[in-house]
Amino acid sequence: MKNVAGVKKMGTRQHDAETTDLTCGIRIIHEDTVDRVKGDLPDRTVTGELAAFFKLFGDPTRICILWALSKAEMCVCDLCALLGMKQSAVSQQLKILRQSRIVKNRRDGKVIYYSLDDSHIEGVLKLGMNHILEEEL
Amino acid sequence: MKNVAGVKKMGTRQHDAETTDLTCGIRIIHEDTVDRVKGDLPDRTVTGELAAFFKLFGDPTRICILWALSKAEMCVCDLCALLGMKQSAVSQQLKILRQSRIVKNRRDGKVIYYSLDDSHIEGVLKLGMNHILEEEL
DNA sequence: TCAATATATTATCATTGATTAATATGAAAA
DNA sequence: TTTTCATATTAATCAATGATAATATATTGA
Repeated sequence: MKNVAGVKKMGTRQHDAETTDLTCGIRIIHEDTVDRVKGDLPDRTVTGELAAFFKLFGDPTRICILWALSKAEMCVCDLCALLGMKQSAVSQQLKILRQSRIVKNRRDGKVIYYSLDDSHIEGVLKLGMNHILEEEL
Repeated sequence: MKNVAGVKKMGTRQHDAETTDLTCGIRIIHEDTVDRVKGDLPDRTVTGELAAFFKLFGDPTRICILWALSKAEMCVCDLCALLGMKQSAVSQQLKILRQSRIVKNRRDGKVIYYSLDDSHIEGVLKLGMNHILEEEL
């Protein structure tokens, strides 16, 4: 005998609110908590954008690029030299960062200089660094 | 005629320091800048850990989980209901977060409750959210 | 105009990552 | 002790990602 949607179980159970969610077919133990948190949870679009934003920092190469640009404006080939990577690889990552509007560039003749284009980037890097350093303890 | 390593080009060029890096075989235009920034750049290990840390935030499901846990301690099936996802999917992500020590859990009978295990997590989420919101303008 | 050079782009390949279904574990209730 | 239930784990699948090589674009100088 299954406990179908909407049917509450009787008994000495300490958790009162208990239902089955049709979405994922699983028992909800704390319906009140779920409802409350669901109200606080940002829109799907927003959480997606948040994830996309952090994904930018989720690659060692991009971390190095962003860190470097937080220290100085640099051109592509200098970044290649700094990172010891192929030019196309660096350009790829710069493209991603550019499209996400967290770096910008300017042209001076043949050379294209990159720099940070967002005030939050350094803060994010530093916050992450704090985490890493405290983790070492 | 190629400009081999160590041979500097003469002329009216405004950039003085110019060499070729053996690592990636590319011309370095601003050697001084590269050297200076290289000194500031964290260790490979650290940048890798930083990227790994941010990668945790680089998935919408994990963002939602972390956001939810910043609002309340929750059990797995409640998270499933909240996110409308399969239990194994949620457990998978919880495992990742657990192994990275940014969430912790406690057992109460059959139910396992999860909560944040790092003081920085909320700060990171909020910083990211600020970025998203300002971007909307 | 032609050659050199800095950067961008494209196609490809190997790797990683997220979700699902199926199964296992472990605790409590019957 | 047997069943139920919450969660964990495993394996399979499919999509996304990052590096490379090759090629294209664009700017400068001869």
